[in-house]
Amino acid sequence: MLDLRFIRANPDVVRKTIADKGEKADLDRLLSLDEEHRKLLVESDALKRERNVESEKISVLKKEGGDASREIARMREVSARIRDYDERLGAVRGELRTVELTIPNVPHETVPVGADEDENVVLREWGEPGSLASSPVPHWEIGETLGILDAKGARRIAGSGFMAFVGAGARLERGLIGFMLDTHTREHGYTEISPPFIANRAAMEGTGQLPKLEFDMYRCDEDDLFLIPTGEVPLTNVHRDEVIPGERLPVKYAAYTPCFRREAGSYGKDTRGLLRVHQFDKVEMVKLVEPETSYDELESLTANAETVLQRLGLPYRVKVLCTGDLSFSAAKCYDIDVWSAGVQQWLEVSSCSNFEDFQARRAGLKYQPEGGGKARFVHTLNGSGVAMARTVVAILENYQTDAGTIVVPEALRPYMDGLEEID
RNA sequence: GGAGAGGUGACUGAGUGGUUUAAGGUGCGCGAUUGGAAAUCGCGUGUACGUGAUGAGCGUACCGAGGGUUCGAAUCCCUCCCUCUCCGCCA
Repeated sequence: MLDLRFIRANPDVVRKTIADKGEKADLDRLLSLDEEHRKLLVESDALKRERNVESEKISVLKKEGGDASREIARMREVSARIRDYDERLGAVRGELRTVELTIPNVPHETVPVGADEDENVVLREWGEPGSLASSPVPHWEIGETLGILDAKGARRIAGSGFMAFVGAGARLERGLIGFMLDTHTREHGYTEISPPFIANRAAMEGTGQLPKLEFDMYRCDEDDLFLIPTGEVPLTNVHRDEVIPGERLPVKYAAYTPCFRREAGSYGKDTRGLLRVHQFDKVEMVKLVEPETSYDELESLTANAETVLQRLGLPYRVKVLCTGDLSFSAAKCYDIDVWSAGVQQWLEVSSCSNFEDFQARRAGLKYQPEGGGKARFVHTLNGSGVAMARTVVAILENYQTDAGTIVVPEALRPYMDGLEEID
């Protein structure tokens, strides 16, 4: 959510933002609602003031044993008008808020303007795309052959779009989680959290999943709770509606969580095997930082995710998203794609974003500056470090051998009892 | 699932219809005192919105959320949410 005063003072910036991001938001409607709201507010405040002043007079009159019936009759009328104003104010405020929630965050000045993902800019590449096998087969084939992926079993349990890992496959998944968490907590200074995997409506609104994505999430209607689509939700909401002492910043959390996504309407494209599933594991990083440092923190956050891929020896590239591909809430975002030799595709395994104070304003995330002064909104950042399913895809395809086995990346072996090869 | 208690400012804690413009305390800030500190004393210290010049000031709202009664609600009534305690069930 943007500051309404900012929008009022910079309508041109906001108009350009809406266009650049390809959002449909009616700025003119917002501005006129805002004006109407303020006009009503001034008038109703004046009436309320009158009521307060007169009420005190009535109080004094009564105490002195006087007759206040004339004043009371007059105030009855004033109160009726106030009620009328409050009703109109409520309606205008409701609509104002609805429109306000459709105004996207302003991109950082370094974000390239572009229409869609084709205009994202690749900043750097690491590693050599390739495989140990001369002609690697897709992961779903070798996974089934080796008996480490069981799509059929998962379908029996939950339906299509789910995956079960078996034996060394399950061990690989668990090893990756441990490896990533250890890297971020021991070397990158993050505090590990094991949060709830279910979140309430307020939390979902705090990070911006609601109202937009209500039907992309799995819901528990009975309790109005949602299965989290990303660890960002619990991690960012730990301190919701709280003022954090300045000396505790930066707050850096890392967590393993499963992620649940309905992916409604996405059938048919890139959905084979593990490419797009309704449930996948992820290690997520979240930072709450002072505004002045947030862009430096974005760079280090991205570097933290890259470290994981480098240690695993997986070739990747880092892109900066153009305005048209940038999400609603983000001011700047780097995507990290890993190369997978079997499906011959770049697969997104991490998205590292700076939301500036856009999320913080919604979620009520403030900090008390150390030197004193008013509490300020923190800047929030998050990034995957990294998503498991597609990382597994890349390992199964890039580390595949002509003998039909999978070599375990060295960094992972300590997490798999020293296992060197899956066969 | 059953029974009970409770939600007040950064924290604690009064307050059951009209000087509460939320007492008192703690914490915090400034000042006095001191060689310096502790203690003590004085003053100040919430958020949001509006108005105003992004200043001072002024105004309105906010005592879990929403609604109602009333000239007037933290205070009375209704609905909902949350927290805690005990019991039951349970990994």
